Amino acid sequence: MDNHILNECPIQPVVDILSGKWTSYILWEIYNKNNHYGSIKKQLPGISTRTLAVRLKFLENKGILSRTVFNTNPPTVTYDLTNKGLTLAPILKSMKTWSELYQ
Amino acid sequence: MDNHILNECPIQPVVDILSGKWTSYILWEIYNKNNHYGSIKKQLPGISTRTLAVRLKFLENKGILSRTVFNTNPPTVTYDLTNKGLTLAPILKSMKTWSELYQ
DNA sequence: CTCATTGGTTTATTTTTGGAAAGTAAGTTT
DNA sequence: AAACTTACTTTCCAAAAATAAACCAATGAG
Repeated sequence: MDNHILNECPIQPVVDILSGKWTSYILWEIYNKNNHYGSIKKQLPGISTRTLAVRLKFLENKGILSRTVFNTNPPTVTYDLTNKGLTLAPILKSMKTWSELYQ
Repeated sequence: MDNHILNECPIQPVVDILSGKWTSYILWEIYNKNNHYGSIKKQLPGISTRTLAVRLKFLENKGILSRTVFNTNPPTVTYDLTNKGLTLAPILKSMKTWSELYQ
């Protein structure tokens, strides 16, 4: 997913993060406070458990998401935007605005 | 590239357009007035002729780019953002800003 | 001690996407 | 008429990404 040849391209870091069929959708859900593993999956019909888990871990490794386990019965997990992840908000907002106007 | 199940997701239209390994980079180049087929290819080392042609046609079909042939010697082709394509500017700009700050 | 529930992992397979290489086409220039 | 340049197209193949299905683990409830 990382294109080493394009390191000079000024949008490479964000393209790297947002690539992947489901990544933007996952971030959109979490940005909208839908942050439990199960409820994200429910809101994204068609995504497989594996893909969701892989993408969430990818975003966690990139410092975009934080993962919190709650000792409920059964234990639940939430994913939240980190401070770094929150800075993606303008991009997500502009994506929503565009989609509303030009779809 | 179109996910029919997610038609309700408010960012689906733009995710559809920007998906693909090279699409955002191509748009970035054209947004920055680098709009000849050959010069886009030069600025994106690693992209194949096939991929560039496929992506350009995709964006043309989506109404994002316009294609113009010039009767020079040899004939050259430019790609320009349409009015619709120009409205992607806020997204591209926010992507650049983020990348500069958080890479 | 079995069951239900959440949140995964693992393995194997398919789909999607991109790449390499060769060929095509149009319009000069020689 | 052959060569040169730009801008592709075509075919075939490889890699990457996603899917399906089965399984695993933690935690309590019954």
